[in-house]
Amino acid sequence: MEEIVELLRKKGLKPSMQRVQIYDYIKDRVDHPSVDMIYTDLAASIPTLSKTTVYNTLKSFVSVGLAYPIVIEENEIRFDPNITAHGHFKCETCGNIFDFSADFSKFDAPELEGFKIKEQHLYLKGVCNSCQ
Amino acid sequence: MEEIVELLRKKGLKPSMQRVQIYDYIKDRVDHPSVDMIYTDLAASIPTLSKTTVYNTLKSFVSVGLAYPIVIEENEIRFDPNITAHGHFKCETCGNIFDFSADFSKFDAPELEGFKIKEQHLYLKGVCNSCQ
DNA sequence: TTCAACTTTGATATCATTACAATTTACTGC
DNA sequence: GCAGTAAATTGTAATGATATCAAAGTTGAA
Repeated sequence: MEEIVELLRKKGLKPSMQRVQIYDYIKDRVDHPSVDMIYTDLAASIPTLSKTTVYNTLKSFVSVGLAYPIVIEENEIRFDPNITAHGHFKCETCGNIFDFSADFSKFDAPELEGFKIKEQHLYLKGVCNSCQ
Repeated sequence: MEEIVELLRKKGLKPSMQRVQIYDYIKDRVDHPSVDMIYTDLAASIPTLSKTTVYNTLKSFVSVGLAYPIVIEENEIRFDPNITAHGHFKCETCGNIFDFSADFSKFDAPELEGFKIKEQHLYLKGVCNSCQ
């Protein structure tokens, strides 16, 4: 817990109780939780928690590089504590989102000569191994 | 126009006036229009056009493979008449979406062994050439 | 011409996200 | 310790894209 406080401070974020709890919640998740999942799960231990706080907090995490927003389905943003470049696979059957390694350096498209790239997203959809 | 009627028929869609007009509108666009853009532009020539029709039509185009939905910003789906695999670059400054070629075969991640891949999406964000 | 199936329409509902103002919390210098 | 100030949290209400649904319109085959 103390580590998280330090990490937030280092990133320039005041380590409020809510922020520490939210980061602790997402940090070792591999299922890329949505705002709603985070809110619902944490509201049990933080009764006064507001959904707006979850939105604000995630937004600040993203802006300082503590989380990565991923948009796969049209109607929901999910968050990923893994900042390194990688791809996502969404299973249409079970709904789970899987990470996989991806080397983005292979995408030096000639059409993008001179473009400044800030974010790279790669995602696939289909059916996962155990759902077939 | 007659070609579009034939194309829709071949895909199993009844070639209604609205569908023909909407396909004609999107087919040589390179700016990946949203439902709202399509609706606004076509409402001038089809006064009775309903936004629901645009939604329905695009959905059926996607299901028969006449268009591809792309989700880059959280709050809007854009449509692409280009069905072949390629990547998208969204400029944060001017908002334009650029196509670029991409070879998805280079992404044989070992973590996805046995997964069935149906859709592949690659998108980048940043600043385009002319906005720097 | 008639009928059934399909399509279009528009009013309404839904749901994630944002805006905003009020309250609460936490750090600074005294 | 103790205000004072800036930042964070909260809840309610607004926004806006998309979905729902039933009624009205259209089409094509018998």
